[in-house]
Amino acid sequence: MTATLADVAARAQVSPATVSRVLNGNYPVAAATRERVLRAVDELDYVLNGPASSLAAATSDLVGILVNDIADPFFGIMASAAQAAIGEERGAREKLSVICNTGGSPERELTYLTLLQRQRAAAVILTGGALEDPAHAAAVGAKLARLADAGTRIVLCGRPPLPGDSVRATLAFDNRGGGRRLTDHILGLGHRRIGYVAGPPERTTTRHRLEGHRAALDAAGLDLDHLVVHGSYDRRSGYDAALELLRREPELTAVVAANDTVALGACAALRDRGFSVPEDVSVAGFVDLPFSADAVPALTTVRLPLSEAGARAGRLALGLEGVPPGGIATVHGELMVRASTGPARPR
Amino acid sequence: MTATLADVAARAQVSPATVSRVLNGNYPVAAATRERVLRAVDELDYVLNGPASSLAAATSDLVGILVNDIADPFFGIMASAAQAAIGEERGAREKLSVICNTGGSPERELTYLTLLQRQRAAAVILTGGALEDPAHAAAVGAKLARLADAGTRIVLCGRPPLPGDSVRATLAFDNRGGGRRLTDHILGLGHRRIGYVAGPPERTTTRHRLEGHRAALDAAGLDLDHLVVHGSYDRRSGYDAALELLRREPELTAVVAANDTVALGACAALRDRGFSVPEDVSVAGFVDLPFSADAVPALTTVRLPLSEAGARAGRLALGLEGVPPGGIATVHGELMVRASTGPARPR
DNA sequence: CTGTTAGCGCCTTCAA
DNA sequence: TTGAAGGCGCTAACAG
Repeated sequence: MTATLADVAARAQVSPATVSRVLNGNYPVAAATRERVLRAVDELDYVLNGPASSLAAATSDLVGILVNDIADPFFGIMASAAQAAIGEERGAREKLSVICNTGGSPERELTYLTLLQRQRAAAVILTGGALEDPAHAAAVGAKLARLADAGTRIVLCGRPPLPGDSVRATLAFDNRGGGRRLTDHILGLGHRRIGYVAGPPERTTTRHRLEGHRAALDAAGLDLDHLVVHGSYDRRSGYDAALELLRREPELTAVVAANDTVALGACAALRDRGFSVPEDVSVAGFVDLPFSADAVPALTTVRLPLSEAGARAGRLALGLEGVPPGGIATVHGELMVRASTGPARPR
Repeated sequence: MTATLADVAARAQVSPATVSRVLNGNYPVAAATRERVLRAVDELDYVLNGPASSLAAATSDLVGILVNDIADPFFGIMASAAQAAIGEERGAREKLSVICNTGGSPERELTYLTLLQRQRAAAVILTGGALEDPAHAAAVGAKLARLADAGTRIVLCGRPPLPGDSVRATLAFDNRGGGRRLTDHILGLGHRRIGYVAGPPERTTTRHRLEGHRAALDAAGLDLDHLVVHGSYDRRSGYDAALELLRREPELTAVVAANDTVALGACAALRDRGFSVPEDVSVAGFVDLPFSADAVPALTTVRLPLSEAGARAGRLALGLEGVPPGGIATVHGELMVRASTGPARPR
């Protein structure tokens, strides 16, 4: 059978309490005793019983990272960076950071939060855009409040701030500002018939990026609402949306997409229709995933520092980094002008 | 304070045991009683204490999914599918499936296994290629044996079989066969000066795909070992490797890469050097990630059914699906011939 | 169908 | 610096 702490104690000829102290390193223990205990641990191949430990201590070393779609590198990169930052923390009780993939489903998001609450998680990091459904937002808010009550640290990464004080820290992407600058760039190239491929209507990222786009158009005195198409954040949706935009506006000269994946889908559709990018139609994305710079043509986009944000979220979750003033830090994107956008050339 | 099961029992005027039975649904409980209990649960906003429950039951509902690099969609897609399959299982105790990102580090792999062992995980899924270092392999083997002893189900997905009987089921990708067919295709197009961009030398996937490549060359009576370059599984490494191959063999007419990401990096390097794909140099990848079909030119590659394999691994981990004969199932890849490969044209 | 009774393995005062 | 003892919250026999 699996060795228990008592077994170790017996072998080391000390009390269970002493073994516990050695393992947790929270209390002074004589060097000789510690040696003996560690040897016994080794000999018995002892592994701490997590549940028992968590039960007694009333906390666990689990850190949950919630993502909407782990198959999307946007989340993969953030999660990877967060997990690396958490795994790096040597000393103390080592944290087990785990990624929970909600698949964008509100129910699964709540389920995971409950499961993490059940595990008495030490921290929870919520990444990416939130759902705007009020009922769901309220449910999540209530869940987070309860988690916070129980001592779980809550960090938001790439998600807009939440009212209330259950969230320890928020790293919010400046989606609105990025969207604004991107469309300003397109306008600066002389484009006036600009299509926009938005994400799912109910997500905050979608709305904010679109708001930035609209702000730029407003400033230019344009109203292009009829050239906004919504879809999911995947390649297929970008492909279909581009076709739809061409249907609505055959004279289209530019397509701005809600993210890079969607933008590349749009490029594919344009190519299939015989248009070349950027000669006939300019295309721009958002996020700057690793392959976007390698696409042909290289994609103009707004670079979000996903790794940096993820790592910082990880450190915030561990309390290794000071909370930004007001608990909220805005993370800005950088406009990356590349080959996929060029001067407007009316057809 | 957080409500406990006893609180619920008191409020529902039943014994704690009854509450437990209602919650776990393992024993018959009168409908009326159940109603009362559920109402009390709701009113008190009660959430089961996971550690306590796991301690008493001597098992937890954690399922760990180990991946080498979650920022790589290869792993994201498998993990996502596995997690979806696990999350789908309604009824019984719901499982909390979590993704653990080792970052390719042997130590972190062992750390995660220990942490999962500590949590008394219900199952562990190991995805992707394994390290071939004998010491590490032995350590992992020992860990897995101990996990299996403690009742944890072990499933391998996209990883070669392991000796011993601690592994419940293995889904092994036919990397060798796929590599063989891919290079056969290249040879069939008349190529003879073929470079190969391999992955990290110590990983099984690297070795197997390379063995397939060599087998094809052998059959054609070629020895091209001097045109094999190793690197990591990322875009950058593909870029650098392509340049190195051109240096070693300026007359190169084809590049076969260990995966799609690397292949696209190689394409970028070739483009930057003024070569066009496939007119001057053909390029092929492996895996068939979603963006590979959209690349320009579309990438010839070997399609691995990542989603299917991941989902199956998830079901195997839950015991929802029968173990294949011998515990091992070979998952074959499908050659996808697209625009990035064409007839050899000597320069 | 339901209540009673022991622990599960560890942490943490309290004493020594 | 170390030991003894109680309890964390739940589950699982065993009765009834």
